[in-house]
Amino acid sequence: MIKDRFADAITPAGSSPAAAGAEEADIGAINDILGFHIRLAHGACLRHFTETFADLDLTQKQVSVLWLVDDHPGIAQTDLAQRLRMDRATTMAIINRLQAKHFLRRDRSEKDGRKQALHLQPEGIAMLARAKQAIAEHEAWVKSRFTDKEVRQLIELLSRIHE
Amino acid sequence: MIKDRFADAITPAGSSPAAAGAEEADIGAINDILGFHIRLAHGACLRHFTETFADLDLTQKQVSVLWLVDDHPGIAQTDLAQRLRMDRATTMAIINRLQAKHFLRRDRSEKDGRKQALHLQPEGIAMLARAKQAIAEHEAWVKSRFTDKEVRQLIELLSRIHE
DNA sequence: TCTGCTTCGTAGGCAAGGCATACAATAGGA
DNA sequence: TCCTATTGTATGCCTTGCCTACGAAGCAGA
Repeated sequence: MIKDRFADAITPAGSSPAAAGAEEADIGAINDILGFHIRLAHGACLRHFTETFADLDLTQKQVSVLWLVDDHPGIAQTDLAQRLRMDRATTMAIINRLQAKHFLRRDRSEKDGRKQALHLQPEGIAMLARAKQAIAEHEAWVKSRFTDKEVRQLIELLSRIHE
Repeated sequence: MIKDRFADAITPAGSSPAAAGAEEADIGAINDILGFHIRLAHGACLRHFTETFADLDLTQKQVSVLWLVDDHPGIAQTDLAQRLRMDRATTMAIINRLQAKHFLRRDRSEKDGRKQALHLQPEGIAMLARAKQAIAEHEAWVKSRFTDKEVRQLIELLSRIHE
């Protein structure tokens, strides 16, 4: 399990045959860790997303929330949190920011006094429209390295993790 | 430890008009967004990782750094940052935390006075050994839903994104 | 009806990351 | 030697994630 600790940067650790001469991206056995690749891929996506949305000044989470509120007018914060796998407190913070920008509003639910019904404001609708264009651009960047079949495959595999 | 995030599997009726037909995981067209699935999968991994490493009090990044320093004794912070796709400043913060725990030390590089050569301390070596066991556990959890072939496939696909 | 439990939103706090800027020391090339 | 690039460092800001606690509202049973 524990590798030779005197190994140099060039050492092939026995995990990757290509590591012998290829010094550049040799990160050893960590390359076999699936979670590691998920993190790196996520990081790469996040960076590109942030760049793409720099003008709009929106984060991934914020866009996701706008999108879902648009898809489900009157949705409650708890429901939103469940769909996006977020904490209630975290959801609060995001909704607060979006509300501060007048992208959406909270209405007390008529059916359940505990809930807040969320609705997009005109400014939110306009922003979402712009955001969807940016998302298309971002998605094109991600998908450019895959065939359609591979995209479907990748989504299917990833779904098994988060479902 | 008890989390209320996934408390109920059944969506409360009447929460949204769209919830009527396609109940549970209906998040609309957002389901076709590859980036969305990457984020969710990453989030699920991160949560499980954090749980698994609660006893060790280590984060993903910290483990990655320990691992890489072990694989490449004397590595510089910049090199580390490049391999993990991190900012120099971010790397600093992580190294600082690991140094505060006496897991590693900074030595001025002999070849290049600007660089810091990083080496694990005995405590770091011991911790890494424990961490690798926890990682094996965590990886088993992630991989449990895939065949070996699918794992290789998934890693290959994800690699195209972050390379 | 009253009572106790649950759910939902809210508030405050804390840690970790990510990123930007600025600065000092060192290397290396012109 | 001088100029520039690299490296580490220090600061600060923002977002996310999670925890605890609390009040308001719904709900179910005594």
